Amino acid sequence: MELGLSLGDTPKRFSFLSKSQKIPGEEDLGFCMALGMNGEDEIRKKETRNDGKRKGSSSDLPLQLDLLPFSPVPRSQTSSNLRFPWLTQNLATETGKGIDQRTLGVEEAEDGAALSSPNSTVSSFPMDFSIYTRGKRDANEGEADRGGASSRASDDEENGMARKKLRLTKEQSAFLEESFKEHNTLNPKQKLALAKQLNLRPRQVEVWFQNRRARTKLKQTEVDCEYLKRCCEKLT
DNA sequence: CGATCCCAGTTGGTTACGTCA
DNA sequence: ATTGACGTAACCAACTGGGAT
Repeated sequence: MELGLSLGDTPKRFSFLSKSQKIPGEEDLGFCMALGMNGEDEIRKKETRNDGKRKGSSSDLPLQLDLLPFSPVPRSQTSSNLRFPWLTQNLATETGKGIDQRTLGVEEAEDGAALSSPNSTVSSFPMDFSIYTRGKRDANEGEADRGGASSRASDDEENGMARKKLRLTKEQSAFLEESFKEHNTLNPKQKLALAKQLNLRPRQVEVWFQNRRARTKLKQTEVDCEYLKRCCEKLT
């Protein structure tokens, strides 16, 4: 079914929308439509995934984005226990083993032992993330805390190195996620504080928030699309 | 008018999984 | 039945370009 929605020109555009982030109990039809792909293909892929070792992995947990059909809701109302629901979840998934390490979003926050209490805030987070700094690239970034858009230029290019792929740790991702739920944009001060606390460059924090907002928006689009689809089905 | 921020779109590295010899 | 190479899909950090402030 065609809805005539302009949701993207290429499948690549939606390539980072995780099927594992689907709404529980919902089908992926909206996603398939958005991709302009054969629904059967997507379902087959999903079944393949579910049959594999990834089954039961943290990546299969639903991403909680507080999405509602057609109504972007301001995140102003945040009580401590509503803000960090995943922190109180007692997820039995074993860290690392059998888990697709690629997915490091909110759903990876099951390693609750590494997190402070649900009431924890940015300023009170006790972890020392310096131990998580990885890679040759990071080793060269003692001056990493230069802030603002001046850090936009590739550090690697400045160092004459090829771009090195880094992956944030579960703890870093969970902490960023926690911060995102409080405020999905950052002022320079918050950015610097977060970067310092997580032992990341401000640019990394900035990029993470940008990508996270993009994922949220895409997820909302998916929900909207599904809602439209159901409306069309009712009309027909 | 330059600096900064954000967004949309893209790139490239990494990982899990299926297939096949 | 097992194993290792290979291809593919998914994920995501990081980048680019452009518009807005």
